[in-house]
Amino acid sequence: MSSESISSQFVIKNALLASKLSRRVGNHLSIHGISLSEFLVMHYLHNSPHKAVLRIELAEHIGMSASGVTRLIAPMEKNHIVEKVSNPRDARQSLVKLSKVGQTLFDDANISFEQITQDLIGKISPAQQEKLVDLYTKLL
Amino acid sequence: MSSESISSQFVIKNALLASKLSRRVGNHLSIHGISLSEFLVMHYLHNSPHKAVLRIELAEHIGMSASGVTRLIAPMEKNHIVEKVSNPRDARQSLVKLSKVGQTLFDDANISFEQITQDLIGKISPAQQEKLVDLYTKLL
DNA sequence: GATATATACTTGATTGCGCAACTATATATC
DNA sequence: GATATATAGTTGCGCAATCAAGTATATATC
Repeated sequence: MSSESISSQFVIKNALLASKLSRRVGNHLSIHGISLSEFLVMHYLHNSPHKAVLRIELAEHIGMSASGVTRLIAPMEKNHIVEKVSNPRDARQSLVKLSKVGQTLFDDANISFEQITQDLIGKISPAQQEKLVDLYTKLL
Repeated sequence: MSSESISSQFVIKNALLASKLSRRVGNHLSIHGISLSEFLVMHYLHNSPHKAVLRIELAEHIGMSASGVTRLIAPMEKNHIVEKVSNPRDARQSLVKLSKVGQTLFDDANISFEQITQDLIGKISPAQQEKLVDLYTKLL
């Protein structure tokens, strides 16, 4: 066991934890018929003040490429979870918006999400969680 | 912006940070011709006391499925980065071991890895990093 | 006002990885 | 010692996401 920098350990364990958490959370969300990525989209749209968001902005905020967002959104649109909104001022843009159906679905899924995340990280105190979130924000 | 539990925020930001970090780190490792997953394999083998490790154990520790490991290891074996070692006591097992070539490759890659991780998370103090690693260990 | 560059998004091809099913071997039970 | 169950690993199939290239529109420069 050779000596290893703390930053290396941090990155490795962070990756490991994220893969574990996303797998677990994904399993639970599948009950609602959605993936974690889809949930993240809904979550971002839900918390976004204007409710209609550029695909590129969405991509950036959920950590995906633009093309990934295109393919992720397509079936959600088909299932009327999100709606396409166009911007008359700029024909290149096609904004994404949570539909009524999508809002309801999100509200349901979010209950599961809060439960499972609580189960998964309940071992550490809310105060510590708070600190971690602050540090994450610094690093993002 | 509705109220949201701290555990939800934690899981979301954790996922986001991990995807950002792994993308950046992956880009840098590609200079050495390896992926982050391959680096994680080498890293685990390097730090493993017996140097020869069960594929299943490897899978668990790097957060992948057994089949994922099979497909990840195959080309590494072809490129003589790792070697297959069989266990005479149990014919089902085929252990994985870092080769001499692999060890050298790892040493090189690890220098880059430590640099890039330092760059990426240098914003937070080593003491805080230490704490985070401890918390991660609790959650894993 | 034509040309060049930048932006928003989509599409084709490819990759990485998981799940389920399978093979092979080992262990436990009767 | 035969049968059942568990474990280690591989393979077929499919999905999700990426990159690179393409389309369409907007903006900046001459």
